[in-house]
Amino acid sequence: MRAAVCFPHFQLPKCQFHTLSGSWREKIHNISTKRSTIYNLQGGNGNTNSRRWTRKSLSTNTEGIGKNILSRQNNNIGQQITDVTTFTHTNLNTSRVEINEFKSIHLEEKISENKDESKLVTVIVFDIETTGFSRENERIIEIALQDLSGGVESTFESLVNPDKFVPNEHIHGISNYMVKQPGVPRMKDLIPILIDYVKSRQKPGGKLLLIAHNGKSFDVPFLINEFSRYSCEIPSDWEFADSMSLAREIMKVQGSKLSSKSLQALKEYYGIQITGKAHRAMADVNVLALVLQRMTCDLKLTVPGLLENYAFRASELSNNSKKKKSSR
DNA sequence: GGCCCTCTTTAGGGCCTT
Repeated sequence: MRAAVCFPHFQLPKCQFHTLSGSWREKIHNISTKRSTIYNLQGGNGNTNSRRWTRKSLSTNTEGIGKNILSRQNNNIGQQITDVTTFTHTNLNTSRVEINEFKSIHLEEKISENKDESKLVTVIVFDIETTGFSRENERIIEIALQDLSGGVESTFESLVNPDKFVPNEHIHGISNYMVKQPGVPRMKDLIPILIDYVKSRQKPGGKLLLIAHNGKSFDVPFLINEFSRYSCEIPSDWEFADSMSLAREIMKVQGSKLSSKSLQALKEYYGIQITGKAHRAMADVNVLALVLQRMTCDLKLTVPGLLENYAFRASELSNNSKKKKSSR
């Protein structure tokens, strides 16, 4: 049984305006001055204990992308304002005054609740590149994250030394030479840095929502395996969502116009033009960030709605996996 | 491997991720 996307109609336009588009607007505001955080190990001769972590901030030329987002965003906000107006008029024209007064109060409360909740949610889009599909036998060789709130150091990316041969350079362009460079960390060194980075983006008392495309089947289980390989666990307050679930909803809502739920198909469907090699982690993250914006707008989906209807925790996947293994 | 769909649920096949 699929979890239905259920949003009371009266919540949709205003909540979206106050939550998601607010987030995107902030991103747009900051994107032209976006700085990336790239981690590297410095110094030492192969002994990680003698080396130290440094953070390099890089200015990113995203002016064109920013303009692109801004243009689309203005259209979306305009549509949302129209929707709100339509809703309001519809209700004012009914004769059941008492019910409308109740709805009005309820609506304001809901908007306020959603606005407050959204402000406390850090939405991070992420992607990994690996040496292959098997989480048991393959390894992560690149990871990238982007906090959709924007701001300084809103992105994080790093190559990862997998300590094994990289057989699929033709897919992502990441070679053995690249991951074997002295400054490229191994996963066991990167995990605490990654946890610290995500924590640094979390608002006081706020929630974390990490989103990846096909994340439920691929990225999150892969991360779980990599963490457990070094006796670490995904922090229990990390919540995840799989953007492919939204793509399925888009396919159902909008019929055959979206022919596939792949990231590439979504990119083409929304006419997103970003230069950069596909299947590099940050390039895919940039695409997903924009695709996610469009999908949530199309589905009139708020951040609280994302959390309520699509979020899952790593422990749920771990438990499911254990149950299935034990039942075999 | 997980999810979804269907010619289904006591199953099988296709899609998506690198």
